[in-house]
Amino acid sequence: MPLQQVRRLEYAGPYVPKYKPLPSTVKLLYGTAPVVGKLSDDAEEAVVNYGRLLEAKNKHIRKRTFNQNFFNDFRALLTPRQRDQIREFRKLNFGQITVHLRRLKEASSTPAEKKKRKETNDQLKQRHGVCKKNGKVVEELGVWMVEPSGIFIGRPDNPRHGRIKLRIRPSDVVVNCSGACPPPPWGNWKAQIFDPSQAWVAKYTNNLKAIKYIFPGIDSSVRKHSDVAKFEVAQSLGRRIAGVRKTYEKLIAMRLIDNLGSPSTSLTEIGNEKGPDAADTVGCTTLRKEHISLKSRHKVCLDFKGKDSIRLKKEFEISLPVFNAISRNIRRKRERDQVFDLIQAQTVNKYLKDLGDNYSAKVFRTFNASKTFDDKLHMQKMRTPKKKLTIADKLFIYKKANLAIAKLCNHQKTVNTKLAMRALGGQKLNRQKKQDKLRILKEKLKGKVGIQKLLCQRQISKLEENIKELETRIYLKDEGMEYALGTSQANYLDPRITVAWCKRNKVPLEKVWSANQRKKYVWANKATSQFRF
DNA sequence: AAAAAGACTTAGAAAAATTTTT
DNA sequence: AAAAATTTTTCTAAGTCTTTTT
Repeated sequence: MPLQQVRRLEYAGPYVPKYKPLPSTVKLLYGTAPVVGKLSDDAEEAVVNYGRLLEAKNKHIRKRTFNQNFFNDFRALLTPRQRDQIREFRKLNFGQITVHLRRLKEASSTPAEKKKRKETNDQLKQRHGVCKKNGKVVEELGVWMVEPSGIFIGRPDNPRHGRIKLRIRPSDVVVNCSGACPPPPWGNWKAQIFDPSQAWVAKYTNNLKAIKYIFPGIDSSVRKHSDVAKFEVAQSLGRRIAGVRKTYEKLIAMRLIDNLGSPSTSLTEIGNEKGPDAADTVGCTTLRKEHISLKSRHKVCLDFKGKDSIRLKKEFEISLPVFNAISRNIRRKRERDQVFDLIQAQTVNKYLKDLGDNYSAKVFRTFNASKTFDDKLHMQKMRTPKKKLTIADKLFIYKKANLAIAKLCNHQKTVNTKLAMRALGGQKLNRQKKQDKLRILKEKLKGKVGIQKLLCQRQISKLEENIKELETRIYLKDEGMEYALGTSQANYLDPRITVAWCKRNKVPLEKVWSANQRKKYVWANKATSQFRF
């Protein structure tokens, strides 16, 4: 499916909102005194953003470095006289600001105001949230507005949290489209280019040096195209995996990736080098001695923080050559030394490129996840001798397989344990109640005939289906409440596996995919029930 | 050759929408 | 009808991998 060449691309540019200053009566105080002179817009906005966090009781405002970072950035936005006055963070008095914010929120939370806001946003989205290719194909974009100003929060342990993200102005934005693209009245674009070889339609760099892009939406032609390509490469790896494994015998890092990526265990990321202004997380090639402990000649334990500071602590089965390679590599090293000090992510990827077909380290994740999922769904027995499986029975099987992949890839989510345990208790109670009700219904059925009997039977099967659904939820909570199933669905599982499974089992797609997922994966609909990854 | 910049994918948290329970 | 629970969508940080610059 070749991608159509884009000769014309019409786009209105992103919506870049203008700052609305606070009323002159609302002031930041320092202690009990007003701040000397007027705060600049950036400084005022930073204070308002901090006030929002205060109002929301955001937990970060209690952290030292968060406040220190905020304060440093804030002082840089002040005039010399203000800087002279404002020397201690804890003397900043946000009282008037938070009261003002509370009033604003109250005023804007009436149904009428909400409706009005939604209407204006929808209008802006219609204008700024789409692009038109070659004069006819209209595609939705990922977002219609540049990111608002705010305070950088980031993942746990990010040393930059609390830093001020300044407002994006039209002059920060480069648009990538052909034809007229007038900037907003309060500024000019940094530039307008037209390069149809790039997918992005707009980009800007914020004051924290992060490059932000606006891309076509998840269901656009470009994104679909690269999704198809991704799974094709992963399938190709699957076809050649035996030969590939043979070839990389010499490269121990590759052995590690593959061993840890084997279907029975979890998957490690490659590990690019990072600067000191990021959290201390590692991947395969940046793993340190302190993260690894050899348990026996066939067992190793890893304990480290990966992407998003998510911890992985797990034992892996390894082969003797891998054991030997690792133990040789860590023998004379200090705890903080890298296990693979001689190679980087690029070294591994360069090597993989030579093996062919656009291979890179991440293909192993895609391949392993999809392959395991496909195998699991084919392993499951779809019928019991007694009776045919219902939709709910089948969905239970599907979700179980999905959970296994989430565990395999270590896709986590934080749970409020207290709340979750309470909900779980409730569900179990609920299940008991429904089972009791079912028993009573079944008793009643015995005395019934004709249409009454039919009605009662229908009630029973509906209740049974209901109980099975509950059971699925209970299982997912019991066995993995801290795992997120959506991440593998969105990134690693070839959608054709799901389409084929649904066709084989006569389960409607909307039972397993949300509206957005169905939109994203229309290209997979052509897969037959026979499809194997 | 190494470092930095650029482009694009992947990720969990939070917000919003929807469904279920009370 | 309200509240609670659950699911879906949105948001943007944090990765991967490629390209450009030094």
